[in-house]
Amino acid sequence: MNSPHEKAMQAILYGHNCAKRLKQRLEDPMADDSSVSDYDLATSIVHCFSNAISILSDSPKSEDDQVSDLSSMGSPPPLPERSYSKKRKINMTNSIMNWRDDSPDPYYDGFLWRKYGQKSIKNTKHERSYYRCSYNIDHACEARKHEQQIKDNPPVYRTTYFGHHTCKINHNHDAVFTAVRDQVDDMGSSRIIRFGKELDQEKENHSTGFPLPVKHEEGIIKEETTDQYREMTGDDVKDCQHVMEENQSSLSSSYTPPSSSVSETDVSDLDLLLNNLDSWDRYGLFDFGVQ
DNA sequence: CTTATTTGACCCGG
DNA sequence: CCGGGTCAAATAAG
Repeated sequence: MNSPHEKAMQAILYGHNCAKRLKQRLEDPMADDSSVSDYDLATSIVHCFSNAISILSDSPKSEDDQVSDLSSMGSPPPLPERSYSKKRKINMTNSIMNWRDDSPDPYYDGFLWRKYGQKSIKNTKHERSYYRCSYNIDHACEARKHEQQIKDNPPVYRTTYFGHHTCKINHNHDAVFTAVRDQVDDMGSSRIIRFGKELDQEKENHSTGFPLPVKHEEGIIKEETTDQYREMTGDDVKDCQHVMEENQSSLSSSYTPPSSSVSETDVSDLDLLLNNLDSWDRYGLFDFGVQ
């Protein structure tokens, strides 16, 4: 069986492969004739990383300590009107913050979320939005996230994740993974993973029926600055490339990525990468608060 | 119609 | 009591 680290590594490798394949496709659309759409690939990338993050952030815990201790509450008081009894237990006290992400724009993380609240937070000018996994009911998935704009000259949105996904929304991801693995298994490796956001395509290729991102709106995106930001991203310009560096040294323990030699075939991407890293650094990105 | 979001009330820990 | 998180009725969207 696989250790959590191995699983996470696998997920990352898949994501890496997907990313490479997508990149290749963008460079040479003709080369790849598979039936997997760009959208599927992008979705898989995000999904892989989400899985990996989820696995890694949970693995330090000895067991799968879900927050569900609904049973431990003894006898619920008889409330005729509203029974608030149960869900209340599931909050910060029990659920750990898995990880946090600051990004210039709330992005599609591959999961389908349902908004259940919005609150203004003291000493902040923007409201915080509360989301839970849309499969909360179907699969008793208790993943939740909070999202809030924490800065707005360059808009920065902080998304904080709680719990982890127990739902199986893999749908056809498996198919995608397999296809990807078959094709990209031994491409030269690069350390740079780049993927854009706004993986829209709601209209065109929706072939596989992936869950679509929640529409957030009103609350947050109303800011003028944000608005114009949106405008820019409006059509084909896939703005805001989210860039991250696959940092091998950060994966602290025993395993090491197989390939350490890097093919820097994409110098053009490096420019972009450096630019973005610069600004992302300022935001203190990818602050994994795992402990 | 069904399903998702909005929004004020409510809960609860500090 | 306050602040943050959640519920659920009302509303909007599809």
